Amino acid sequence: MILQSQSHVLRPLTTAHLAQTMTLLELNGEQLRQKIETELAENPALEQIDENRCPTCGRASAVPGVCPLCNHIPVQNIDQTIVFVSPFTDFKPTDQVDDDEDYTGEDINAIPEDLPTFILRQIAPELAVEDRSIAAHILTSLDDDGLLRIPIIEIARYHHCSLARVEKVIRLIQCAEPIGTGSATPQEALLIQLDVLAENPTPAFLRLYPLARQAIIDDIDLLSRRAYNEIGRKLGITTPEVQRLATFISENLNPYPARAHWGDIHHSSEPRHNYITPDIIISHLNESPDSPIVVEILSPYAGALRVNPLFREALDQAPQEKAESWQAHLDQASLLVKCIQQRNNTMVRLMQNMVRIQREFIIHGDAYLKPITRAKLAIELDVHESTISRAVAGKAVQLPNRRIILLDKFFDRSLQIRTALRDLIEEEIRPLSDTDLAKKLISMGYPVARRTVAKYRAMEGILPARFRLGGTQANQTQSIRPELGLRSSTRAATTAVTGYGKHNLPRK
DNA sequence: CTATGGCACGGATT
DNA sequence: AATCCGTGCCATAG
Repeated sequence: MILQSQSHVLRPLTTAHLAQTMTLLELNGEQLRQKIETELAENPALEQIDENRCPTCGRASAVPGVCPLCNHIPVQNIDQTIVFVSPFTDFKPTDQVDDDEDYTGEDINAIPEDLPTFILRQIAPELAVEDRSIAAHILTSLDDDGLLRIPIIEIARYHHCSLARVEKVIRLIQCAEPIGTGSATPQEALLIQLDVLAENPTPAFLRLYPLARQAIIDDIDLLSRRAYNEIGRKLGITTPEVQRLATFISENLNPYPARAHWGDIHHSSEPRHNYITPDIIISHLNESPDSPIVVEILSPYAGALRVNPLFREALDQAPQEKAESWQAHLDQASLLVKCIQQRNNTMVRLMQNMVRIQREFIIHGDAYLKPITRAKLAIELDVHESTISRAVAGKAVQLPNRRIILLDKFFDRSLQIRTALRDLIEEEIRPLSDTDLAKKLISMGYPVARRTVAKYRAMEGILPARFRLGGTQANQTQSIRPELGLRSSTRAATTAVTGYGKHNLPRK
């Protein structure tokens, strides 16, 4: 980011300064944007300079030397990593608000209430004005999972309109991010998502598509119980193929659209929304896996921020009675600029280290996450640990594989073991008991107690051994067990509909 | 008797 | 100081 250096007018460090720095660090992109917006509106001393979009590189690929403008970006190249704060952002300026009063960029922490607005904004262009109230009605009737549990006909009756019209609106909503919202059942949501994926098919996908579709329509309950053998029989494919199918489904589809993540979920700390905008984007240069990693820290406002030089000059000729308040404005503005600068600096340093430490994780996935604590990182960065906490809190990162995760996840102590556990169970021939699993994990170098394995299993949404149907030779077991599976669902109600919607363990 | 989930305690983390 | 997390012990289901 390009910030005018105003240090010569800056007052010495004050508690106000420290307080503001910390507060800013805590804010995520959306919140910071609001903050800056109000600040800009209220403080005449603060000025936003418009920067043109980089003509050649757009933004993320703004690597030094590629285009002249990008030379301004503070870029640090730490071996294979490039970290920078992007002056170009995808945040839309708010002037294109085409909608009712209610959008001013809400606090992103206001969780489910945020979803309706989010979707409304997406569909607004295609939505007929007279259908708005219907859309609003639907969106506010969604449950926590993003499903529409009330009968459509009720909505139609309420608005005195045809069912078809309501359905049309619903279809619009379903196609908006997060896809599938507004479906009546998880099953329907899955189908919608599948069909949306079908618009952009890969060869592998085409192969799976008909099977996945049929499996979801006919055997949703079997899927949820992971009764792979039975599904295999009905679909006429082998059990391993069903496994692959199930993996595909759980990685790409989400039965509860409003709940978090695509891809692997299984994470008690993130049953949150996924429609948050990332604050940081990590990608490979040119999308090619061999290139250096580019870490882009998004600035939530276009261009750069600085203290208005005209305002500064004007201060000299300020009328007596105004002088004081003008000076206050000036101070406030330069303080803000300075603090934002500091925030960016911290974020850059943080991400540099993060990427250095977790490179394997970023590239290769969950299994490679190194357990690291905020405290350790704080020592390396030579900052107070609370600084790390603040910087990490509530921010989201987009990984090269397009998945959006919370920055918190980088500090997950057990993720590595959990994925090891998942793999173990994935490959098991016959269901292994928790004790067996614990032994295996220990021999692999993960010291865990049996009790802990059980907890991890639960977190991953994996059924207890006796309800798992192992590989092929478990067939006999399976034929005796179908109802057991059912009964288990009452007891182990923790298992989500498709087994991968995640649940918080009852914790106290 | 064995496998698992619940509760609760203590140490680590934030 | 407040929370989170791994574990041990115990009750219960199979």
